[in-house]
Amino acid sequence: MAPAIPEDVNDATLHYLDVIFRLTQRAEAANTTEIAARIGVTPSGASVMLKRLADRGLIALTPYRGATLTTKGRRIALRTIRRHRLLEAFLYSVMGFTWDEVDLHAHALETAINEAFEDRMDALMGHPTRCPHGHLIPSKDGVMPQVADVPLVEQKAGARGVVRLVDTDNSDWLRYIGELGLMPGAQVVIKEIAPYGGPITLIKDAQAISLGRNLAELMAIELI
Amino acid sequence: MAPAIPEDVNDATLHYLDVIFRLTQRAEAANTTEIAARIGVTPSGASVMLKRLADRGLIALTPYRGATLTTKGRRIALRTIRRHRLLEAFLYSVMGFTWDEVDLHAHALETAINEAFEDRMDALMGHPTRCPHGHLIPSKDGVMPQVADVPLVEQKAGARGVVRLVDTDNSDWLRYIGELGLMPGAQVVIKEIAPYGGPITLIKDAQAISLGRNLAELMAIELI
DNA sequence: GTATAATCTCAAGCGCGGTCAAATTTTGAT
DNA sequence: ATCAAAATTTGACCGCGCTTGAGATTATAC
Repeated sequence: MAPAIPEDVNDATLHYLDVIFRLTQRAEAANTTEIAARIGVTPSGASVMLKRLADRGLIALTPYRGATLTTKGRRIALRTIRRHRLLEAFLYSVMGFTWDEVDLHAHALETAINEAFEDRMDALMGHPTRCPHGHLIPSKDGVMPQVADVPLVEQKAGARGVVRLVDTDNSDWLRYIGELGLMPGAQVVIKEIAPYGGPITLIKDAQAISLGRNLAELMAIELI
Repeated sequence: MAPAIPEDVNDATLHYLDVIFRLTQRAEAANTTEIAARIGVTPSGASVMLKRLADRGLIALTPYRGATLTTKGRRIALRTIRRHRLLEAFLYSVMGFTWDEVDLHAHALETAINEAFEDRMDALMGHPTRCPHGHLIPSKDGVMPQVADVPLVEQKAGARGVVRLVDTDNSDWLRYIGELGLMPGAQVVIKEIAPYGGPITLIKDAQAISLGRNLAELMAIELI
């Protein structure tokens, strides 16, 4: 069984680890200014906090270079992410919130719930593997499910697939994408991908949908 | 519409106001030591905090005499109590927790949810007026529903009624009372009330149930 | 009415997570 | 290679909610 999050890990720590996890998904290391911006504090404040996290062995910190999660920190971050995404799924499917609302509520709740609550949500929903946006929900022992998602913008015209992921928490974008009917589960065919950062045209239910590059880059599909 | 809880009221403040509200339900004023015990801090710490609450106009504080809620403090306390009890009802009826578990979870969540979450729970359950233990849920503008509950131990043998309230958060007691089938909604007839603090004997489903005075004193019924 | 016990407040200090301003290191343009 | 700009860290400080220990106040016993 997965070790529980130690009780002595407080809200702020979880928040920092969560942000660092997300930032290190694409980049090498998470830089101080970016972390500070996401948390909503000054870079100086973040710098001090990062040092504390490093002292506690939760992150590896190279001064002036950025931070990476240690195994310990990663385990805790994954648990927080699991809770966040389970909460999003719960808020959406059980409580009826819309997919552009769930991130905010989940963020407020993720440090307030305990393991029993987490397990109860998980069981109530039949152990879901994705949140409403399509993000993967790690298992209790920190393993991500295997999937066949591919970035929408890297496909070729004529490709056919199912929307699986819309990788943003921006409410406005989510609402717009929802209005277009491009939520996870939607079947689409790629009609055209304009060059030089141009829009992507999709066919859904015999309707053509034109999507700007910035939004299209958020999406991943599963080819069929 | 009821004014929302000002955002600048933090967790600790809500906790103190909640405790003071409960303590002033039966007694005149809430004394420092009792408050400190319920919060889980030293009396000195509570004393300092009470002074701060008084400075903020949330409680009326007479040194060495105790604290009472002001109108402002009462409004905030009632909102917290509403959230706590709505959460208990939600955790019980929607999430399937047992009635001895809900208090703990509700306490952890009550300062994490916002008004939208509160409203959503309320709507999902069809605007309940009681938590699983039978405590009344105040309306958004701080009004308690009117009910006809009477204390069980003040009735006479032969009285017939429905259990409406079990006034405790003690898990062990709640589990025991649940095993006896005396949860709110149970129909009972009072067979005998032994004098001098003796047990109360109830008839439920043609079965006699003997209940110690201390537990019986927690219960209220509605006569039929 | 006074001694003593119980209760409460005050003063000093602490850990946490912040702020701002100044010093330092890294980066990138020329 | 130099130098200005950007990023980062450091140092001094703050507010909050707590602790401990001491002193002040109130209640109780006799």
